[in-house]
Amino acid sequence: MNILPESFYIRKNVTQIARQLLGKKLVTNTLTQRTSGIIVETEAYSFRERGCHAYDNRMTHRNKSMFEKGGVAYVYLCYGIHHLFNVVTNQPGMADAVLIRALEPMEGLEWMKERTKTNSIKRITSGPGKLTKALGIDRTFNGKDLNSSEVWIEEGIKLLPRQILASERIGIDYAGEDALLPWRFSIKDNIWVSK
DNA sequence: TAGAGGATTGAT
DNA sequence: TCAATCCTCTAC
Repeated sequence: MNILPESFYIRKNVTQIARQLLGKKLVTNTLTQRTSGIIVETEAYSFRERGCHAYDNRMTHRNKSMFEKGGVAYVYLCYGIHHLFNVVTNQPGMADAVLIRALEPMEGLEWMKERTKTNSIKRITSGPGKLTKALGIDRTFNGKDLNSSEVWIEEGIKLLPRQILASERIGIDYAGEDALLPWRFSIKDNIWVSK
């Protein structure tokens, strides 16, 4: 086990961090049960662009953990149904974050099935709202340090640059031309990437 | 304090 | 294509 240090998160280039998170392993450890998966899809968000909740340094009750130091979680409820998990990056006051959009399941498959009430692991973590449910992530994780006993990210698999795909982010039409930024990153040909 | 809408998902 | 579902944010 090799947990990513705080210095990995406290950097300015959020798209570089989003790329480098591909292949890393996200782990949750709740109720003494461990579940984990390899990150296969991410999206970068920055206070400098319109797709971000913290655009133009707008701080609200919901997004204030984005303004904390890199290396904590930003979790919020989307559409009243799904929890979305982000990794906060950059220095305090610089509200950047990386949304984790899909995982390839590794440990705790039985627990994932129980949490999501399904019998098949097919596509069980291939979407931002689904992976949080499978890993037991909810808003109590908001603001948590990514080096706590309940959630962390560790080294996973090595990737070659040509295995990484960049494309437009999903579901942010309201962001105008910022919606066209190629800030979504995924592992090429990985079946766990969201549809 | 009311009203609109969302970084999604799964069923039709 | 559409509903589920509820919290957040904005405007009044």
